[in-house]
Amino acid sequence: MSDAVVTSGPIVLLTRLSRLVHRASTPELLGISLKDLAALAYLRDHARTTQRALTEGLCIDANYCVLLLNELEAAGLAERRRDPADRRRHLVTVTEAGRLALERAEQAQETIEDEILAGLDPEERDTLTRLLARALDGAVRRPPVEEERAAH
Amino acid sequence: MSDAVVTSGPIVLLTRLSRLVHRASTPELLGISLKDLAALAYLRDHARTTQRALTEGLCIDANYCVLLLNELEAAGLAERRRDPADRRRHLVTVTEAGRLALERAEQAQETIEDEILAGLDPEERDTLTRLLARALDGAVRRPPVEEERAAH
DNA sequence: CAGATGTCAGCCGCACTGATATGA
DNA sequence: CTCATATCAGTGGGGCTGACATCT
Repeated sequence: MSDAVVTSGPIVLLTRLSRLVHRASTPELLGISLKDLAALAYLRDHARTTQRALTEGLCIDANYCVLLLNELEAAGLAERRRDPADRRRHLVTVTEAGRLALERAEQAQETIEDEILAGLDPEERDTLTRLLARALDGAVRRPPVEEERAAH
Repeated sequence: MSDAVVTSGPIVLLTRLSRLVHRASTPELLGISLKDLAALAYLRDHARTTQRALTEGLCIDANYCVLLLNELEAAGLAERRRDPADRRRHLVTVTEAGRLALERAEQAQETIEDEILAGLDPEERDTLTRLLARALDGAVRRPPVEEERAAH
């Protein structure tokens, strides 16, 4: 299991690997951008999401979420509809075209995944994925902290 | 070990976590920027590096590396010196001020790490770190691929 | 001459802040 | 009135491409 000397902490390593991922995930290979892929995948797995939920689920800025959806909607990959129960909200769904684009993108992404995770065997990749998922789960439940005793 | 349903692949999860990391790693907390921290840490662990090696080690763009070092040098945290053996090269080293800033930053980073990895126990964090290191090791040795049979 | 290394200018996409509109 | 949700304009830094200088 070990081998490969660890000289840096997880944060530094994570950002490095993230750069490689972004560099490799070109729209030319995926058909769509990586952020679009992530958004569509989330929408597919969480039917009738609000934009607020999307914001938290994707760990993106709330304002940026608007721009992202503008783009997806303009491309015909997703749709916003007013929530009749609370007219402030939008319920977001993937279109059929979005589902199709997502399928293609995810298939292309497997190639990139193989490239990026070439150093890990299938079991290790699975472990990595689970650890990332649990870290995210733990980090998202815990708000940003900000100023300890600022509010009120 | 399991729990927390995995709905997405490692790439998507990695980019999400990376966003949280960047959002949390403010210069206000670290004293320096996250990229400066990463660069200084690399320089400390690899004495007399060339900029080319820095570029690959940090997984950053070669041109951006120049700007990064301009900034570090202007701040007095690192130094470039011509390699007498090959006058094209620069040998890069951390200054004492750089070492000090790095120490403080790494200490502050531990707090952020606890925040981001709150969902993982110490052993799991260690596993995550090792897996990231091995993935990086495997990915860096394998050049970007580009166009399979393009060249010549 | 070709090849390697480093520098700089220009550009673009991501993500943040702040101000505003609408509805509960 | 307040709070929540969503929108948009403006801004800034990260990271890319391309042209160029210097040295082997």
